[in-house]
Amino acid sequence: MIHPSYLRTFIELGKTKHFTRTAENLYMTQPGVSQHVKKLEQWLGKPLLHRDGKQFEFTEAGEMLLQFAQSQFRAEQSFRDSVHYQQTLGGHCKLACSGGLALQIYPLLLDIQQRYPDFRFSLEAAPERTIIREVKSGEIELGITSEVVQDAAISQQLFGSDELCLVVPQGVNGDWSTLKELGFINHPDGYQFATAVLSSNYFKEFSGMELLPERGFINQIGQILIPVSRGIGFTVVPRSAWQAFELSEQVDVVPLSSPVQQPLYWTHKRRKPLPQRYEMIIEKIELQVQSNLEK
Amino acid sequence: MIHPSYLRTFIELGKTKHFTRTAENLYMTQPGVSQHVKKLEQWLGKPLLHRDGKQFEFTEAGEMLLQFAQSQFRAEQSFRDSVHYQQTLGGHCKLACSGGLALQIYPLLLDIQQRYPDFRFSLEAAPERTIIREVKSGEIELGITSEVVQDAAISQQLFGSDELCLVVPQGVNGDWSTLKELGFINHPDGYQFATAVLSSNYFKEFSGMELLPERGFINQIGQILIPVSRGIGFTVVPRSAWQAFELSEQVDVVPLSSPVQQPLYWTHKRRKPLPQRYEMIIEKIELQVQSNLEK
DNA sequence: CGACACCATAAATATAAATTATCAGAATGA
DNA sequence: TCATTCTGATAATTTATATTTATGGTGTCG
Repeated sequence: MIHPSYLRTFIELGKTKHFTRTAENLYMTQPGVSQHVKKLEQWLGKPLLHRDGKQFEFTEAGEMLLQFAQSQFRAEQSFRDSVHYQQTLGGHCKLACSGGLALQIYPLLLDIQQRYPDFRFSLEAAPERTIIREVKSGEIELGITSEVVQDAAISQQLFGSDELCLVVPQGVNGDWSTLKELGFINHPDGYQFATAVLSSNYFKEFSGMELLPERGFINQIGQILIPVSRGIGFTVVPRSAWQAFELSEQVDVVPLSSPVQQPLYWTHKRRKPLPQRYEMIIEKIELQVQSNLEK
Repeated sequence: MIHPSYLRTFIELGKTKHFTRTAENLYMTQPGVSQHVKKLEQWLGKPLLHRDGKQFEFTEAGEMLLQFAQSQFRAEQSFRDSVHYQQTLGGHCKLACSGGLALQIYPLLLDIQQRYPDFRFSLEAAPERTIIREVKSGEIELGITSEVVQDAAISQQLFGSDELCLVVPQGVNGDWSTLKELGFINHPDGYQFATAVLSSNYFKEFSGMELLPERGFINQIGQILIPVSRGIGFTVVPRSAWQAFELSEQVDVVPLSSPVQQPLYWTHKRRKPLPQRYEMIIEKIELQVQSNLEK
C-alpha cells in the first residue's frame, strides 16, 4: 500500500494546482512534491498529470486518485472517531449457550436490538464443549456454561442455575425398570445430564450410561422432546428446555427425590475484559434466569 | 495518517495471534512486529492488546483496527482495479451549453444513462462566457460554444451550426421601424446574437444595440419567448431555442435576406484529452444538431 | 529446576525520505 | 526582443525513519 503522505500531498496539489504552493502549504520543499507525485505514478503504473512544460492537468487516473485519497482520509477520520467514542448501546455481541437457554434469551436480545438498533447479535446454540472451545478461540466473546472450566485463560462467574428434569412420556412412571425399558433419547449434553440425575436419584440401580439402550440422538432443542412425547424414550434436559417445548403438556417430568441443579456460569476470556456493551445483556439474562427459578 | 505497513503487520498478527510467526510470514524480525504494534498504539492513543506476560488478547480498539485495516486494503485494491479498467460506457460527464441546446441534449443524455446506468451526467445551461470560464477552471470538461476562444489552453472543433432567428409576435412584420417600436427582449447572449443578425440584415438602419429600447431580460430559455408571444417585444435566439419553445406557433420567425449561422464548437482544455466516455455523447449530439439543420 | 518459547527494549545499522543546489523551459514585462 | 522571474525536474547530500542485532525478563513445560 502506498504511503499516505504521498496521498496528502496529491490532495493538496489537487486544491492548489501548483507544486510550489502545495509545498509551502504542507511545510515541505518543492522537489518533495515532485517526488511524491512520481512515487504515486510509479505505484499506479499510470501518469497522473498531463504535463506540458510547467503546465499540467490531471489525467483521468489523477482525478480518480484524488477521489480515492479523500475517501481514504475520511474513512480514517471516522474510524478514529468511532474508536474514541465508546459504544455502550450498540456493537456486535457474540454469545453462545445451550439450546434451551437460547430459546429464552433470543427474544430478550431482539427486544434490545429493537430499542437500540446499533446492536448486532450472534447467538449460537451449542453443546458445552463447543461453547468452551469457541470462547477460547475468540469466535464468541461470552458463553453460558454449566461446567467449571479448568483453564487459566478462562474466567467464570456463577449467576444462576437451571434444574435438570427427567422427562418421560405422559403417564409413564419413573421406575428404573420402566426407564430402562423405554431407553434414552440422547442429545449433545445428554450423557452428562443423565449421569448427573440418574447417579444421585437411582444410585442403587444406575451403573453407567452404557447399560441404557440409546433410542436416538438429536441436536435440535425443539425436537429433543418429540420422541419422548410419542413414547419412544426418556431424556434429561434443563428446565429451560422443557419450558421451551411447545408440547410440554404431552410429556411428564418425574419428581426427583434429590433435585439436580445445573449451575450457570458466565464464561469468557480472563485476559480480555468484556466490553461495556454486554452490561445490559447480562443484566437482562440474569433477570430471566431468576424468574425461571421462581416458577 | 499511519504507515500502511504497520496495518499490514497488524492484520497478520490478527491472523496468527503470534508475534514471531507474524514476523516470519512477513519476512521481518520479531522486534519489528512489536514496534509496529507500539506505533499503532501511539497513533491511536489506545492500547490494541491486553497483554499479560507473553500472552495477549485484542482489545476492543484492536478488533476495530483489524476491521478498519482490512477495509482500507480492500478499498485500495478496488481502486487500483477501477483505474486499470478503462470505463468507456460510464463515469461522470460534465457538460455545459446554451439553454436551447440543453433542452435538446438532455433527453439524449437520459437515453444513454438509461441504457448504461454507470453514466452520470451534469449538464449546465449557461451563457457563452460562463461556459468558457468553467471549461478553463475544470468545473466542466466539455462545453458547446459559438465563440472562438483566443486562449492557448483551450481547444475547439467546429461540429455544426445553429441558425439565429429573429422572433417577433405573431402577425408582426419585420420592418425596422416595427422592431424599434416593439423593443428588445434581452437574454444572456441577447446582445451578441442581435448584433450579429441586425447588423447584416438591417445594415442601413442598425447602428448599435444601445439605440433599441430593452423591454426585459430573462435567463430561462423556456421563458425568453413568452413576452414575444404576448406582443411585448422581439428577440434573437438560436433555432434550437425556438424549436424548444412550447408555444412556437404563437410567434413568427422573420425570414432574413442574409441568414446568420451560429457556429457550434466543442470546447475543452487543450492539454487534457477528453476521456473516452465522451465519445458516444459527442456522436449523439452531432447527429441531433445535423438533424436540426435539415428541418 | 533447567531448557525453551515468547515478547520487550536498546543500540546499531540499513533504508528511505527530505532538503539543498542547480538546471531548463515558459511566461512576463520593459 | 531580451532579460527577468516563475515554475517544475533532477542529482547529490543530509536527515529522518525503519529494521535488525543483541540482549533481557517472564512464563511454560517436561
